[in-house]
Amino acid sequence: MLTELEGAILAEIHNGGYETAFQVSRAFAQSLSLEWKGSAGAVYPAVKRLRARGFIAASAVQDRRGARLLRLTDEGHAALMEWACDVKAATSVGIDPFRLRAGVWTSLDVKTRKKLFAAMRSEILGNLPSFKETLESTVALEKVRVNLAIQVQRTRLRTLARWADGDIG
Amino acid sequence: MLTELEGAILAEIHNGGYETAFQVSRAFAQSLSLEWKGSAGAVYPAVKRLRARGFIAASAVQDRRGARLLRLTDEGHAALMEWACDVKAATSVGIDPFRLRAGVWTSLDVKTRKKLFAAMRSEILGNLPSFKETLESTVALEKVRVNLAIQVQRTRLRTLARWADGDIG
DNA sequence: TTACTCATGTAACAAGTTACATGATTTA
DNA sequence: TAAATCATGTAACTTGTTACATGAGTAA
Repeated sequence: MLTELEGAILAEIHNGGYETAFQVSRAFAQSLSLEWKGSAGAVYPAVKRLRARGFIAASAVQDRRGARLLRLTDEGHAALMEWACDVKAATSVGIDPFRLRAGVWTSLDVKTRKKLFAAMRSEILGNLPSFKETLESTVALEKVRVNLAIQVQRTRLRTLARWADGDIG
Repeated sequence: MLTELEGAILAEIHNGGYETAFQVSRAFAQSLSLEWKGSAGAVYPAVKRLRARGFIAASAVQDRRGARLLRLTDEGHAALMEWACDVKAATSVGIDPFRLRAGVWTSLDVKTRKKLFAAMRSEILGNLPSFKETLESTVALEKVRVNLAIQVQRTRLRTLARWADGDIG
């Protein structure tokens, strides 16, 4: 079994080919579609675990910086596929901060609620362009994820529009 | 600042009125739309933290079980509202296991991919009825969340349908 | 040479997980 | 009375966070 972060790390290496742990970490930090901070304190230990389990092999690069290029072993590839194709995990609802908060919004008075919905609408609309930019300058794996993230945001906009006049529900 | 679990706990108490920590924990464990396990090892320490910060007050019940009914203080109510109306937090994309895995599916061969998509479709269709049941037997807060969860699943079904013939993207 | 980026990693901390301990109350 | 449920909580563990330390290479 892999954690979500471990799966994402294997996916990143699988996708990017030879990468250093640093590059994996940076990819997470820069991704708009991932909620991970890509903190060194998470990525390096996770990479270490994955190496210990034989899922990642590392080859030293020819400089004195001590950089190590990572690649998937056959076992690592198999583990990635098992993780990615886990039907129950893939279809579980996940942790959605919008959904988690939405229930509370029912107890807001109409004026406050309308103001909040307008603010969220602006925020989403303001961020969509950067998602679309990413779409043009990235590879297949991330492109699919960004497209899904855009879909999520559009669905939220529609939900907010539906709630704007009248009751939530 | 509240963690997502702390926010969810305050929301549950706000919604359910007087509840014990045990009931809060069970509500999480039973919820279809939450990813929390509602484990005692998370809920009890979180309740303790929230009491220490003055967000929750507890009143002992008249039995020897030591049950304590929880309710929000004014500060707790304010903290809940601040958490629920945090625009940036509410509109962030969250951790979606479907999206996280979707990128990897691009590298699957067509046959495997089709089989996987069919399996996910069945899984989602199989679970939707229990979501709809919950919808009829629950209160406003959870109802809104379940509705959003259903929406997520329907969007996934449409995405899978779109991907079924031809390329992902 | 100064500052930034690349690169690895650890330390202290936060907050979740499972599994267990303890005991009261209710129900079969 | 035996089993299930209600109720609180802790202990060991996992895995994330921020912040820091260290040093090599690169560009102003």
